[in-house]
Amino acid sequence: MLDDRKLAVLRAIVEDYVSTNEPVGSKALAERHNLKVSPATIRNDMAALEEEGYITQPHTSAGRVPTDKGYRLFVDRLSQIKPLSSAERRAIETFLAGAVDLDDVVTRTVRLLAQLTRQVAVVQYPTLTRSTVRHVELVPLSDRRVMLVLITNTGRVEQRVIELPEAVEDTRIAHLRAVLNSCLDGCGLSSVPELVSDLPGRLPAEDRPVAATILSVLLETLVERHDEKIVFAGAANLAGADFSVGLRDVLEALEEQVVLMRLLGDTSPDTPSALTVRIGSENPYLRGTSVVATGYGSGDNQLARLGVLGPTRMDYPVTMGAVRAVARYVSQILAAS
Amino acid sequence: MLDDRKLAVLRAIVEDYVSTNEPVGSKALAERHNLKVSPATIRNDMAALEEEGYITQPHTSAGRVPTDKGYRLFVDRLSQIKPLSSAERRAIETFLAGAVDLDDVVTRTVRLLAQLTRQVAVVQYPTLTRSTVRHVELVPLSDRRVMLVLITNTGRVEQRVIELPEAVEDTRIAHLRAVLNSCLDGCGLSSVPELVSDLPGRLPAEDRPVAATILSVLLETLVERHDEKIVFAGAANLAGADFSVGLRDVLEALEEQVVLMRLLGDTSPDTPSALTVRIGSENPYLRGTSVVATGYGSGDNQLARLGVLGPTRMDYPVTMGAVRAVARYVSQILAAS
DNA sequence: ACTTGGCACTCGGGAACACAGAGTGCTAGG
DNA sequence: CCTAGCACTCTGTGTTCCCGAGTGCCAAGT
Repeated sequence: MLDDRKLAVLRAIVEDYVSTNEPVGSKALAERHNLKVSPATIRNDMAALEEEGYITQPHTSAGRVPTDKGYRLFVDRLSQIKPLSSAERRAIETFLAGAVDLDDVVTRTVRLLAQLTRQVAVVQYPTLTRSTVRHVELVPLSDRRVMLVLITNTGRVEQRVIELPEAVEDTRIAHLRAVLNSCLDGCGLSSVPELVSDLPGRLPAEDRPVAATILSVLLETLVERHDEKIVFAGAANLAGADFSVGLRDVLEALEEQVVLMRLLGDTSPDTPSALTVRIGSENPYLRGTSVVATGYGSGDNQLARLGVLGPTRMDYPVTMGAVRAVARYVSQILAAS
Repeated sequence: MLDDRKLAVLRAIVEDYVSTNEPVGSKALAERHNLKVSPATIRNDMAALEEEGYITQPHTSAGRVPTDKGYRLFVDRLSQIKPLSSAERRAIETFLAGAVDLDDVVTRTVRLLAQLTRQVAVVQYPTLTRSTVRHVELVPLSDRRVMLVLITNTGRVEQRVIELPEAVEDTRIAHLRAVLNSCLDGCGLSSVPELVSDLPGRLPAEDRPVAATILSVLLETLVERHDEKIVFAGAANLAGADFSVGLRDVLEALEEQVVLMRLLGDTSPDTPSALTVRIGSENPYLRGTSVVATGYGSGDNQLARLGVLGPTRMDYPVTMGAVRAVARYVSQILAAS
């Protein structure tokens, strides 16, 4: 059905269209790529490709433009992920290495990715549920208020002010802290609920109301923060590009955590570091845009996802290369800290 | 020079232009506002206003449009800040009251403000230098690494992983923590550097290298975080509006902390809660936009600034009302926590 | 001295139109 | 199966034309 030359034509169309942003005609194709055949032949192939739904013409007598299906074929079979230049690699490395804490890592990553791809970059904060508890801290603020600080192995810190049902001395708080830590240290967050359920029994009766209050807040914190935080950068790169969907819609989506999360998609458990590419209408929440995403995290413990969002007409090989490279470097950085 | 009627004409022009987004002509003015004079008279006044530079016409034979100078006069003398409806007030209150921590307060505030004004909202995180230390925590991660956690009275938490020059037992870390806390608790952050300078003298000699490492990181944290964090929301509201400057420039500015900071401007020390309005060219960093900002914070202790950014053609009375109201509510919330 | 009606003038923007250019589909011949 | 040629179909652009909104100015009115 689709012989090698037709595929070559499709590849040429995608490449030309991506770089020029104009429908590409048979004559231009014959010139720019040495396909060794005449425009007329190419026209025949184009007709076939259009028949199959890989390309389309905006209007009669204009060049052809790839369809979503065309891009899909291109990504799956016609292109190779383009590795970054060594200069870019070095730049990434030094830029990410300068990060001082988790917030900083995420911020730098998202900016880096935006700048590298000239698209909108999206980075999800490392997931709480797959982290482990490193430390629980109770800081007395007054005799009836304490601040709960939860530190995870990824360097993430959660904090919450707790109003106590009764005045409590600092020493009792200190004791509670010791108990909590001995109980929770190193545990996966998802296992916390069951671990604390039998905790009150190990405390003197007088401490139980206070402990209950604190524990309920602790659990609440874990559950609430389960909807992860997501940041983006590079919105300015949207200014030039045109989407089939309005610019306003894209900007709105970017500010909706939930939509962003869905756009990034899920990491498939068996191949966590695989690149996900969603093209145009394949993308249920924001048609007219493409998303290139991947999981990142240290080793086989995938923590979260990152990726970029751009117009369907994007340079997939380069974008995929950048996303993959950044994901690797940030994983590396996270593993080291 | 400018009698009452001319001012009334200017006010009418601003109001009409803001609501219709079209140059306003003498006839329309005479009809819509009951100025009790004929279009011809209004034309004369308009000519005078144009002579003085308050209005201008996009091209010969179109209506008039306010200039930056015209908006300035309008804001200063012709308009009154419009208070929010009680429904809006309630909405603000309940929305902000649901915040669980400082991050949440800031996030909710910026979204609220964006939605309320239909502009881009910008909120600066409370300034570190004016906060006080609530607690310093050292969490051993391994025998050569500790995590430093700094908690301020505004609920802000700073964290940093520290590599130690030598292996250190947990008990020594605990001792260090106790010393640090006894020394720093309740101090203003700006006074920390001098307080810690004589600290090593109070420690056994063997602890000094470790202490020095930790202290240098602590100081570094304080200094680095001195450039404050800023967030924005409501970029989608830019989609409709048109600026004299390109949309791309605005989006780029929004992602540049430094520019944002400058846009928000400084709080004048004597009237911290005063509204700052910068109109168009008055605004040095992003001409073609207007910024309405104010300080916020509990009581006379101004912490930071918030505001909105929009096209010069904005509804100043309403915007100013919203900014002022939100600043008050968030100050209240912060004072309570 | 200010206001008002009248009038000529100026432009921007939309409609109608023609036209060049790019690109196509088709057919006949190599 | 490829190629050359040809007629056809569009879009985008430039031109022209005209309408209407709005102005500036002047002379008359209060």
